[in-house]
Amino acid sequence: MTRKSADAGAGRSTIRDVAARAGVSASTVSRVLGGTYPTSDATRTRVMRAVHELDYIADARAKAVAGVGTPTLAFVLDDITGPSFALMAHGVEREASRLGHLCLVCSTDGDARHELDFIETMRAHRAAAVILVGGGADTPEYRERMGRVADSLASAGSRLVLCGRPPLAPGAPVTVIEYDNEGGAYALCAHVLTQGHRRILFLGGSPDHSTAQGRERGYLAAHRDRGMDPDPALRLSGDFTRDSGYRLMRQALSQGLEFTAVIAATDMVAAGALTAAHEAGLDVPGDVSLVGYDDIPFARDLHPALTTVHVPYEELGRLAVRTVLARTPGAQDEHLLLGTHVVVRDSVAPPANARR
Amino acid sequence: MTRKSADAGAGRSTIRDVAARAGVSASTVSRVLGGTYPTSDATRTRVMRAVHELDYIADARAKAVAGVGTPTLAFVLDDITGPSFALMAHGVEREASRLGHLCLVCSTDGDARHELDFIETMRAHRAAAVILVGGGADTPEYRERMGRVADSLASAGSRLVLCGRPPLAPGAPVTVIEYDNEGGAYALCAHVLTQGHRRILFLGGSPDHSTAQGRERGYLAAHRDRGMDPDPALRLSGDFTRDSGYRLMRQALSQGLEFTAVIAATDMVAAGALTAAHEAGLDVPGDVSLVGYDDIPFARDLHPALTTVHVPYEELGRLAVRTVLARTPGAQDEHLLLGTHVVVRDSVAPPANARR
DNA sequence: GTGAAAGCGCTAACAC
DNA sequence: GTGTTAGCGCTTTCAC
Repeated sequence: MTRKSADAGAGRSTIRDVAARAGVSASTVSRVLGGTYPTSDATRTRVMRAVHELDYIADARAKAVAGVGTPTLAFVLDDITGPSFALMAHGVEREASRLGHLCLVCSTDGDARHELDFIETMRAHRAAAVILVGGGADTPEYRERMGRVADSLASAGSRLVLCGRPPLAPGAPVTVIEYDNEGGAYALCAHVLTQGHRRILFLGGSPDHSTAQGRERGYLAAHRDRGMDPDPALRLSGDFTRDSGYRLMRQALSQGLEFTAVIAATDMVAAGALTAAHEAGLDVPGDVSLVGYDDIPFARDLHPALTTVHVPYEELGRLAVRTVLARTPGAQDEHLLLGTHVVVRDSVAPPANARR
Repeated sequence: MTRKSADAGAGRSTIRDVAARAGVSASTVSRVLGGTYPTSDATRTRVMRAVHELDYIADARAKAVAGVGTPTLAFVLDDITGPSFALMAHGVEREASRLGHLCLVCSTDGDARHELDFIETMRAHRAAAVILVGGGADTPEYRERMGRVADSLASAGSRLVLCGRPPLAPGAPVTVIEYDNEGGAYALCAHVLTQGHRRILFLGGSPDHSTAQGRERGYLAAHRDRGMDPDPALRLSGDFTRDSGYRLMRQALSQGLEFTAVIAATDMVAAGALTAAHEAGLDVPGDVSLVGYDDIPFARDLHPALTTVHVPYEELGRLAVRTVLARTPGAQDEHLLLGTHVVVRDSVAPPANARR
């Protein structure tokens, strides 16, 4: 019973083990398993029996090297824990799976270095595409580095996809699936202004984060198009977490900042801000109006239900995958821009002075 | 200039292309890239120049076949969109990355067939471990199938990990990292009972879902240990979404079910239930008390802030990875059980009649 | 139909 | 130090 190769149950067996046990050659095993070549019923039966007895399954990595691997797709995000990231990730994963691709993930916690390393690893794995999910830093150096990464990926037959992030320099080999970040913020802010508010606090994210910037631009533009110039003291920055919203709102309140409405950069931020307002004894929207951004499922359950802007996050993820996988190598660079819309609920009212 | 192999920028280049360009053999390239063997400065320089010019990076799949690949870890979950799933996923991903492993994901949307297929694919990829994240079906057939999968994985040198899911049959080769699901529900229900409530509505999940079952068992046990037998009409089942909570609560209210408190199987369910209660003009906790389960970040921002049970989800994910990767092949089967605790906030008060 | 042999891209043991 | 050769596990010509 002393054999070189493994018996059932003892370690991974190879195609040669199966061949030996079935009394055929490795090529024959490959053929019956592949199912693309004709094989006699008798051998097929014997081979399959050996396969089952050994619980054999072909090594996917070896198949990949031989040129018949399962295609793989990678996606990178800041932190899967954020509801909007999770929605996009879900869209990506579902669509990739539907199209027969495996999904590799990496969360970076905002560390650009880590992000770059991962992309390089994905290039080594010959991933069909690398999808950057959600906004990111938007400094010139960052864009430039990403441009190089995109080239590098492209020349290896892969492709960089920006999902929910603005394009790089024109001509860079990237596929971008964005939503109208600024437009949504513009409409949202316009809605608040229309109610009569004039001093609107903006609870933003990190100053060099593309999403934060886009939303702030919308806030600014909505004011300027109405001939207003919002007080810079009214723009606070933090990050996109619930805790940031809570902290910023408390700070604004304790500093005695004057405002009648607040625009939070995300629904999570709005949630924290709302709690801070409640704790300060403020009624929303009676004493202060509040809006968010993202329309996460929870937004309806805040009290008052949050007015916010809806972003088709899951669709964004799906589209990113579908677009890049449908791409014909030499094709034009894709750039899709999905629309957003504000969903009005109960967290905005005219300012108190206007009601008196 | 007509050469068989690719020049810079044209498709993926191999180690042989680099070797040719540097005027050395492939092994030498391998050696300077590996950095484990001594090489002369001159050749190293030339090789590295060729590597950069070609933007070469070694094929990770080929390395894997040759036995020096990056280890990979797979995780499977129902739907990354659920906050508790996302937390566990984050823990898994962070720890895997810290330990130098790549992460493959798959979401199943509760489809057992899809789950099984994916696990098989992971076996083919020689994943170091396959982590099932979050609860799942808990029928005898399912357990049996999973037992077979666990054996199959084990004999291939991989390992099945259950993270936030109860063990299979004793002796099955699985690593399980659970939390005290039932204990948490018991404590939570005890807390509500202690306030004087006697008719407590339970908004559960799918009847054969392990998590739903555990929580319901806790609810039941807390009653029985006090000599009570809760009215079966008070136990509703749905799923773990916000919408389910909303729907179930509306239904309970419109049916005229009598209860003074509600235990929602998850915080998401509680959020939906809370909104339904508000819409029905009920004050929480004045008219009805409400508690959740999971302690997701949002729980604090509901109004009233939600009393719930805290589960160390992220730690659960981290531990699952750490435990399985630290495992010595012949070792005892691990089974960790993490504690939970109820966090009291503002959503529970004594029943109205007790206050009168 | 089936086996032998070559090849995928890489690493490592063995020469010189 | 560096080239040659064999080998990882698989697929796919090319013969017979």
